Amino acid sequence: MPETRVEMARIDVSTFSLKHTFESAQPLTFYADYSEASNTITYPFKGSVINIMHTGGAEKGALTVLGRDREKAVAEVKKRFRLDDDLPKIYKRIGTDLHIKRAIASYRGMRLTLNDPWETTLTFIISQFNNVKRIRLITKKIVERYGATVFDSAGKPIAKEFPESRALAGAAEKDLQSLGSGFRAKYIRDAAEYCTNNLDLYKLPAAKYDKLKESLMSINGVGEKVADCIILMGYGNLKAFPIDVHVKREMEKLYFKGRKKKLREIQEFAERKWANSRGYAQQYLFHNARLGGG
DNA sequence: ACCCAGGCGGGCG
DNA sequence: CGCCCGCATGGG
Repeated sequence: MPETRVEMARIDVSTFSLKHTFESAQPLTFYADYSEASNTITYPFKGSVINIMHTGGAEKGALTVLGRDREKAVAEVKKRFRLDDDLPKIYKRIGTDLHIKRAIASYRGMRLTLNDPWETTLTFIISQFNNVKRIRLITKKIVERYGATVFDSAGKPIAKEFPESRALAGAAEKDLQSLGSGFRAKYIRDAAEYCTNNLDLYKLPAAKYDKLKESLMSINGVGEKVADCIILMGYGNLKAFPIDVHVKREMEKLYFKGRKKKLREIQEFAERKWANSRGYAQQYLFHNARLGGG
């Protein structure tokens, strides 16, 4: 066995909070391990494990990255945490009123993440009619049960990878159900089979919002909201504005005098207000509504 | 005990 | 079309 050692890299970051990002209920955060004490996140990556420690403050700080291959690890971290996003500039664009400015102030440095499309599809199928704690629980169980084992340089198993759709395509519904997925078991199995045999998620262009959404919604168990989550966090298209119960309530309260509004109206309002950066606005509204109590 | 959770598909009017 | 309902499960 070739000797593998762990390489280290350092990346300077500004306007970045690993804590807020981890707590913001995005695909990576459903199965990664995070330590608040050391401000460190650990997750499987291409047959190995990546470990990221964030030091310094939210304005200026640094990431210490441990991985098997220094360059690949750095590229992964930059891509995954969207480090090329100019967050102050995005804040200017979406900080159009006091409500959202307050959310930004509370969670400054929270990043959207860019996740694997299949990973995003599966986790957000699990998310429907569910809560974050249980999404984590179910996702971790599926990774543990169906993911390929990751070994360290001594040949010792240290983690499981996120399972590809192929690994789940043949899964029995009752096995998936026994992991706590409940009525979503059929959706998970159908989606895994469909994305393995009929729809190549890796060939869908991220920029074509309408076409992408139509393709994703052809998956059983994927509707408007889940499709928007996949477009936003699996393809990185900021035109997606997923409206879940929190965002709906929050926007009705903040922008519609507490009146019930249809999804269409909220959708159009967001598009007018935040244009092509609305995906970021959504993440701050969601996080603030979920944790900040509105 | 009751209510809710990052909704969806199916059925009905 | 739009609306309404049931849905598994665990935590508050």
